[in-house]
Amino acid sequence: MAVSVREVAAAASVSVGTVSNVLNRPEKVAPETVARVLAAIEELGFVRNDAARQLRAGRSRSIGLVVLDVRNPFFTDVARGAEDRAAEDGMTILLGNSDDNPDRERAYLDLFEEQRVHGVLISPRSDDLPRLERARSRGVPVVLVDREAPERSFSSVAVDDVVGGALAVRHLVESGRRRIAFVGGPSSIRQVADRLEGARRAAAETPGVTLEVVETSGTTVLEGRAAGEAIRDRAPEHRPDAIFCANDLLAVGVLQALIMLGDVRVPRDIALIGYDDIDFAQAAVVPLSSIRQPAWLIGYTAVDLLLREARDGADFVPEQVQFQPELVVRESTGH
Amino acid sequence: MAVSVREVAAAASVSVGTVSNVLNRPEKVAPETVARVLAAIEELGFVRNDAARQLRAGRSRSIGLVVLDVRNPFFTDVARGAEDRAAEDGMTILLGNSDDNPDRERAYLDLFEEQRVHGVLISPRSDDLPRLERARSRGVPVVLVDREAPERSFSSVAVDDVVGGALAVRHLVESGRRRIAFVGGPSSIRQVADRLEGARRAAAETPGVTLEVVETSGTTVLEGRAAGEAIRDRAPEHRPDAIFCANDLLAVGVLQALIMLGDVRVPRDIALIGYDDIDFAQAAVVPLSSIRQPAWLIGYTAVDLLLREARDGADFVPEQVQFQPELVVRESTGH
DNA sequence: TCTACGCTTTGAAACGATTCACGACGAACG
DNA sequence: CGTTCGTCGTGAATCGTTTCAAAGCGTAGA
Repeated sequence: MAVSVREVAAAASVSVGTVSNVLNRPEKVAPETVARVLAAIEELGFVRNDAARQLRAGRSRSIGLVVLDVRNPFFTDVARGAEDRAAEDGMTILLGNSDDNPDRERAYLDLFEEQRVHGVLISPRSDDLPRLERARSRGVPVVLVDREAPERSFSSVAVDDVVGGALAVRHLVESGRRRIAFVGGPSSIRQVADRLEGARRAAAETPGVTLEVVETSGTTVLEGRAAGEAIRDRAPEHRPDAIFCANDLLAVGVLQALIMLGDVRVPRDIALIGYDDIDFAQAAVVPLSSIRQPAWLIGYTAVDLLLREARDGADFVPEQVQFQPELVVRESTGH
Repeated sequence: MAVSVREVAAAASVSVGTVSNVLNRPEKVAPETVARVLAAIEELGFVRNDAARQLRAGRSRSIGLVVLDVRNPFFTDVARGAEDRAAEDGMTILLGNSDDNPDRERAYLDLFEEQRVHGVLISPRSDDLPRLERARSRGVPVVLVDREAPERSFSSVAVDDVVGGALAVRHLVESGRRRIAFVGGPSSIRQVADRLEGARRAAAETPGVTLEVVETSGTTVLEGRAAGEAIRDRAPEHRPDAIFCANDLLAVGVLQALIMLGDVRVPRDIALIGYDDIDFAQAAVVPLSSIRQPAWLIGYTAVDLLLREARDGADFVPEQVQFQPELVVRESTGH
């Protein structure tokens, strides 16, 4: 059924070694022989068996990537960056999404190990660092995405979320807002916690500024909408005059809730700022101010670090790359 | 470096065959031996090498899925359904997105063939059926997703888009609308063409109903927004009184464009209906009427067919499953 | 003529899990 | 006591590709 190098070799009257050379180092083979072998390949419809290749090579040509939520455009952008860098070295990205569930996260790590992936990129939900340590001790490079490792034990690519949170709130304060609400959760997600921390610090810088926390159970549009409705339904004097959301999906939800009633105007009554600057942010009903993270670049850089670690082996020193978040001002916070 | 069955066997003082049996048919092995082998596995940190397994087995335990656009929630839902069904048989989904690009589509097919996937699910962008025929002739089951095969040559899972398009327009007509615009494109995408065809037929049913086509170059929010702006900027008497969009992303974009100016109200001035009924539709500023497709079920069913085809081999008869689209009425078309 | 060298090609070994025909051992039975 | 049967365990062969030491061959220089 399946055509193997052996049959190609027979058809082209060469040895299997030569067929392999044609496939992998054609410059080492006489042009005429190359032509003959390629003809045989075409003729027989030969397709390389990747499993055998991997077995021989000892590891696969893939890199595992575990993200918190595929539905979030931020992560698909990260994935795209990773894919692009991987493609430069002829590698593939295996995408798994944990849905913020530690069990799924572990299942993907197991799967990736069985596949002998070149390495793993992960934005870990939990602090299951021992599990990651174990993977690395087996020679699988691990790079943390969008999260820094304690004690610099792992390479990581991250954006300083504390600074980002501070940027957002400082911007709101400078636009004259005083009663600020932070919408986000659960706080077990590190990114959420850090952004809140930054918000707290920025709020503390200016006397008279208050920061209220509206905790959500997740980071989707629907949860944002629920939070927004709760705020909208308050008496006007109890509403904040600005809202900082832990990500853009939440902000879109909040925006919908506020605008749908019609008596809360953005940014006039309440200013709104999100986080991630996904494509959708600028296309929202009221274009959304946001904190931009270089999503594509994060993925690209993470794979870059990973490949370097894979190449250098044991004497590789973990490296932490940190990008700076950037404020993007649009209509939702008034120009 | 890597721990193999051989070493586990040595550590547990059994043969490699027994280790394999413990892994795959524990009931055939004496309980005490099982315990000893498991202990050795734990002790040495043994992890199965999937490549070797696949090589022996002849094919991998994965199924390839090529979608047109990962950013579209409709496709991530399909993928989720596929993943769930695959997991029931201990299989994995390999996700590739073609971005509506025939080259990328082909690249993924090649990759999947090298991986010796169990089968391929694809919502083909092009009519490159010969390529798919070839794959199947090599024993790789192919199931078309969201698209029916001419001459029933392939199994497929689809929703009748012509009916769906007709449903949408009939609903608009019944709500009293007469000057209808279809927003969508490019028409090379079969789904788009079919929905338009359905719209045409429905419009023809009622005298006095006109159908205008506003062609877009893609199916994203941004392209919808551009189309919406073009319509919004017309003199009111030249605007349609209803818009049917080829999918919800486009509809969201159109909605933003119409509402942002403020002098076009939805549904009062223009009724709006989308397609797919993604989560976002009901969360839109004006909750969006839409044509629902059972995305999760489509993915689930497709894998089911695929596995059946893989099991039955050559004497499997292609099977076409067709779901019926369903009208979901919300605020954007007036209750 | 012989040696040396470069260019090509060869073919067996290796990767690691699985399979399967076969052997070892005890118990049950006649 | 000998035979049969069932339970467990064995280990060589296998999957298809890559690698690498070695060999074949023709040419140029001594």
